[in-house]
Amino acid sequence: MVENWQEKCKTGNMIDTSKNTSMTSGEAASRLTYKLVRVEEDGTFDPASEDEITEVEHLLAEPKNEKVSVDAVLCYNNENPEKCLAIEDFPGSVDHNNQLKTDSGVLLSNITREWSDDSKFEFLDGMLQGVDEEDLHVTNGLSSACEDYLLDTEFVEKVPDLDYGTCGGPRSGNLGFESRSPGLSERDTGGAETLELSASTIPVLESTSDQNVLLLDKMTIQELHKAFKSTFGRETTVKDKQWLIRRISFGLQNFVELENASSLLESGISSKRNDGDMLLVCNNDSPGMYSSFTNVVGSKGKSVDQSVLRERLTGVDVYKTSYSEAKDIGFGFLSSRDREDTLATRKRLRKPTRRYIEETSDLKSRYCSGKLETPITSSKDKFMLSRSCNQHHWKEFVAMAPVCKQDSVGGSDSQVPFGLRMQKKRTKKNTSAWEHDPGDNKNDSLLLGPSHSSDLEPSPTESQDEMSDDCLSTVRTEKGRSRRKHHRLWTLSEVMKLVDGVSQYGVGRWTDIKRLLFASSAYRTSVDLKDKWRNLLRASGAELKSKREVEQGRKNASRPIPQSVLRRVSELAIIYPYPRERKSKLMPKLTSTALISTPIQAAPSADTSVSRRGRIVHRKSFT
DNA sequence: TTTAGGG
DNA sequence: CCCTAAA
Repeated sequence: MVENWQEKCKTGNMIDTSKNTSMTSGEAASRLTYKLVRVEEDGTFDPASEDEITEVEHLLAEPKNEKVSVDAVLCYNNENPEKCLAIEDFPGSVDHNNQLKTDSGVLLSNITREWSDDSKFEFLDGMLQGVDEEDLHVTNGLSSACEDYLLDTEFVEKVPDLDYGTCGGPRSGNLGFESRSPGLSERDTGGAETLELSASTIPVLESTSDQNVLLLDKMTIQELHKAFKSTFGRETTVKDKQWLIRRISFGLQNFVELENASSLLESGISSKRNDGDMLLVCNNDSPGMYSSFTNVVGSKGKSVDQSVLRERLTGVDVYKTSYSEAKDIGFGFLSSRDREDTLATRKRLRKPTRRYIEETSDLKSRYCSGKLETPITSSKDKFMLSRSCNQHHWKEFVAMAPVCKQDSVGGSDSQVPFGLRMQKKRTKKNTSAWEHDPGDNKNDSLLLGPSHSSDLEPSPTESQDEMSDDCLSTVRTEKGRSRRKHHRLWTLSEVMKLVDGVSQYGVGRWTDIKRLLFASSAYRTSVDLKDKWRNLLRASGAELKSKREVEQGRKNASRPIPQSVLRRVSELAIIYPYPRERKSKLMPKLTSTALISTPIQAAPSADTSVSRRGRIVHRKSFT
């Protein structure tokens, strides 16, 4: 069914790509409404009844209201599916009957323009395409939200006609969900330059914060309430200790992600131990083309932790419009103030960071655009992964958005379209303004001006990570001149960006990558990127070499770069063989074939790549 | 200027 | 990271 659905989504979009751009975003917003629809077996949609709407609202409400929160443990087990479809009750004691009438259908919450029944696609269109290009972020948020519902209901429903493949093993069933964003396509790079990678799944073994749980375990209800409040910025009356613990724990780990609807599926995370959760990775697709969401389910054994990728920039606004009330754990959309609280709490409770501590400290100092710092917790991994989804939007935004920045730094108060400005600076010698590294972070902050920080701010991660420059250690040389030693350790987010960049532009086009993905970070020259990539390749290669090392590395916490990333790197390494690094690794001969057989072959820079490769190879053989 | 590579 | 050769 889902596949069906998905298909329709696709088609629907393709068919109705008619840009609805006649609407202003304001108009659009005012017309945004949540609609519930029932999805029939055949994939058609029926508007939901009042009751159902109420029910969904239940989903969004907190347990204390005796309403329903879905905290389902999802697991696939062919043997006895029924048992696997466990739904954890909340203290409020959930009435199962009341919970979801999903036996008969799927509840979907979606945004759509005036709902009209003349077309199923209307629904899809509204949901996936959004009301307007400018609302893309909204759109994506919806798709993820929808996905949640889909997934959820999918499981509750015992839809056997969906082929999950052989359930049980660490196999993954996919619920492909794609949303297209026509509005963004062919933007920044020009369609031809885009490389499309099939969505890949990256398993992430993430150790959950047992410590937190333990810690919380010892707390009294009152304390837990307190913690809850500081974590989520709201009171709770829930008495159930376990629930609180779970919530808080989870919140601590994912508070950043929390603003998105997540509770429907996340349940297991804190209660299960070290289940490897399969993260869906929305791989970079061609800029703005469509985000491909692949839900991977399954992991070691039966329990499944689902982590659904979510568009970061989305959720908040979307949901706030309709469900501002629903600020609660699951669908909690923490206001920035709330998040500050969260932050504070996290700082107290979070287990000592292994690395990237520097980040934390300087994030603080660079609290420029009112953004929040990135969490540097175990969840970071997950977070980062999800981040890649936003990459494009972010990038696009940065590159294209007609946002005006106030240039007080340059002395002129001129307002120049951001994108233009960047290019200008780049082309010109005026680089100093933004290349002028250290001192004026203000400049940096301005680059990601506050203008869009409020609602559009796609990925606070970057803005934060890149914004800070305290990582630089100032070295006093004997020469008397204090000079910076550009030793700034690479943020995971940066690494991710780099990887994304490479996946898009291929190896060797570091300037492009730098310009587009690292525009906000003055440091990190193209050379740096190159170097880093080299390192990454080495790392990934080393990892592939022996698994023991991997394990150890993880245990020793000496591997700052998550395997998932490394894995991606190695995948990319095959697609875009980097000149030299990869000779001793991987089957030397297969690489060439692999290249050919790779369906993903870089469309854009194929030529240059080849020639480059050729040159390199040539050289290599001679050296 | 940018990229590849060595240090 | 830095530096440099080559393009």
